[in-house]
Amino acid sequence: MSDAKTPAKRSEIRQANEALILQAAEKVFAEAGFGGATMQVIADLAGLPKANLHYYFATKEDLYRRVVRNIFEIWLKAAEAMDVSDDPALGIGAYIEAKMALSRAHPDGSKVWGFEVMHGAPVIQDYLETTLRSWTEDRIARIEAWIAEGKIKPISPRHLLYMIWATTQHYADFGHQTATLNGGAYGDAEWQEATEAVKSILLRGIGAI
Amino acid sequence: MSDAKTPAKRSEIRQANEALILQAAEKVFAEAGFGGATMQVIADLAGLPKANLHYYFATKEDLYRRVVRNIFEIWLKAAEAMDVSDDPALGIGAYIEAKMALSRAHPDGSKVWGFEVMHGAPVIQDYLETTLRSWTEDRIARIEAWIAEGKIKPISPRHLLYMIWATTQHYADFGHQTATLNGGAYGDAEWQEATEAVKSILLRGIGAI
DNA sequence: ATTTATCTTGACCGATTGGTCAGGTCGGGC
DNA sequence: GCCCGACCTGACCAATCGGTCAAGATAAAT
Repeated sequence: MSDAKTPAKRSEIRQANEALILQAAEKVFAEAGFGGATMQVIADLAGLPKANLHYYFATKEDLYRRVVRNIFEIWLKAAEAMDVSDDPALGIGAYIEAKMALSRAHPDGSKVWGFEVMHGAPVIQDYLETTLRSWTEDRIARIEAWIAEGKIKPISPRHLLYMIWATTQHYADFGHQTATLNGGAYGDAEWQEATEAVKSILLRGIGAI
Repeated sequence: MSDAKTPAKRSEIRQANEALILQAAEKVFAEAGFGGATMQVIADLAGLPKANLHYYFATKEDLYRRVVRNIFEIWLKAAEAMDVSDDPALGIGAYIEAKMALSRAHPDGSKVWGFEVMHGAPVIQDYLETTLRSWTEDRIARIEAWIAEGKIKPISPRHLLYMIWATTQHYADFGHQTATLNGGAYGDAEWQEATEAVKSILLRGIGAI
């Protein structure tokens, strides 16, 4: 077995175990929410005794906090895709593609984010008010510039962003529903098809194509 | 006080109390999810002793089931708005308006639906496979007819529906996020603005305007 | 080899949970 | 006026939860 216990330098143990626990926690929190998740289930999934979880993460809330913040950072990094081009069709198109790829790669993370926000965002409220808010206003200004240049129609930049978030995250958060209506989980072709469909409607909707 | 105990005919007591409990349960389930909600909190919000809840609803799961099914029925009824016109701009526009109005009127219901689907839809899986599936296929056929008649562009009807669901429900499920970015909860004007923005982009996106 | 700090873990605890139940109250049919 | 079934509820229970702890194992520093 490739995952048999290797010698493991002391300094790597913490990093490896924290990653293992965070991965298990993300899945369990996504499936059951904060209240429905139990430390025991997370421990079992990680293959560690429960007491060991509390050695690395003091409380269930600390563990949850780390999971949510991890997701937020991945989220933000992908947002840079919008800056690849001065052409709105390319820039916004790249952002939609990046978000769709993230929904496929990290569906559990997207769900935990959903749980958190639905719950009133007790953990990441400060991030919403600072980081996300300034990011959003920057992009709104950028889109408004495109409108002023006549590159796209005079739509509402704010609600365009919300539509991109809503739509792309829908394929992660409501993946069970789309899979059921599809008769099975999405494959490569279906993800590609969904991405193109979303891009097509949104880009035409703002007059970028 | 208008909500003081009225004589209350025997037959109405059950109906009134069930409604009271369901209303409280919807809010608590929306705020905490199934696992995070407690019967005690629901009872307190309903102003009834906990044991009384178990008189009307045998288990927490039964109560949750009723809440989810109530939402699903409201959901389906509003879906008829799409049939108001043979003109795609009017039909789809009316559907978007109806869904946005529902997001505003029943944000808690929308959240409980979100929790349920994210959780793998254990309670309404059969509804997804039967009722929602056939409804979806009917609308896809209708949209395909519009495409065949040249009334709209040849977009993917299925993903258009997903985009409508995702976007409209986003304003309920992620209402805390949009409110935070907005600097406060949405008022009449802001809901109107959001509805118009969504309609504008989606209808132009499919070539209906 | 001994020390030291990190890591591991079974056993345990107080608190909370969903659910039960016996013993009430109360309204309406007779 | 009496009685039956619907309605109400405080007290209680077994199960499970997050979290603790003390004792042991292990790897690096001396």
